[in-house]
Amino acid sequence: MKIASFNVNSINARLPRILDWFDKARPDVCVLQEIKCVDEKFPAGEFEDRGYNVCVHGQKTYNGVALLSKHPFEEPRKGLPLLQDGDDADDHSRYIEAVIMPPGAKVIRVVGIYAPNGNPAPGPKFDYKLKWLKRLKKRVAELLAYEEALIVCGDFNVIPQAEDVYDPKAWSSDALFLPESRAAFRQILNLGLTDAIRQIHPAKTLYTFWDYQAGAWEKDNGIRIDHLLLSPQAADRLKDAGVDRAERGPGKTDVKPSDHVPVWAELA
DNA sequence: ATGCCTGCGGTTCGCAGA
Repeated sequence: MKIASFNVNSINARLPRILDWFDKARPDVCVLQEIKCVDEKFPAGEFEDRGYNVCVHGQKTYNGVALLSKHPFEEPRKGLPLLQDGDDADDHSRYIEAVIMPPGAKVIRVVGIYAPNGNPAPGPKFDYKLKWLKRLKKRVAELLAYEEALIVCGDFNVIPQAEDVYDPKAWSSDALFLPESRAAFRQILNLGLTDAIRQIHPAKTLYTFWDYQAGAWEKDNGIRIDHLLLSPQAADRLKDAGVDRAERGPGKTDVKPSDHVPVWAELA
């Protein structure tokens, strides 16, 4: 079973390219981030025509996530729970979850996330990012208690290690690479998750994002911020994982690429 | 040091992204 994650930076601005990629990559399940549209504007029919069941947690202009699955799914959930009752409501669409039920094959729960960027740091946006990651940690801990196959994937907006950024010094004060962000990410990993990309490619430079500005793609000034994290039961099934780097380059049409590329994991 | 580029909403620019 192939599970992918792709921050598309607007589903509707990028649809022909995204569909081209789906026709090549043919993931069983894919979570999308930054769809930048409300549910009614999501081009569900294009994916249904390709055999996907569609679950959308949209938002006007910003954010928005979706989950596409060739197999039936159960227990869909939209939105990340608050830490405690009485906390301010979170109106950003950044979390989606479902249990994938492939007929005659093993079940897996898929969580798709779009973590807040957090810049500028320090500031309220950075506080929101750290609190959001804390909420994610709590949700993941709850799900891990089931001791079942689980994959938490998406745009974490965290550069885990210096080897995941072309110039660590240049990013040292950025919300994506600050020690607090990396610690929050590490705390989620330390619940017992395996980074699928790093498990398969331990020492490789593998970026998933290149800024549109300053020729970042041409200079390979990239960062690795899109991740696929596996519970022990899922990690035992891991066969392969990768980054579809070519999607950052020119496509068949003149539609511009996203600034992120798809990441994927193949499980038995 | 700052902006570079891109998408969106909605109007000819501001916000957000990372």
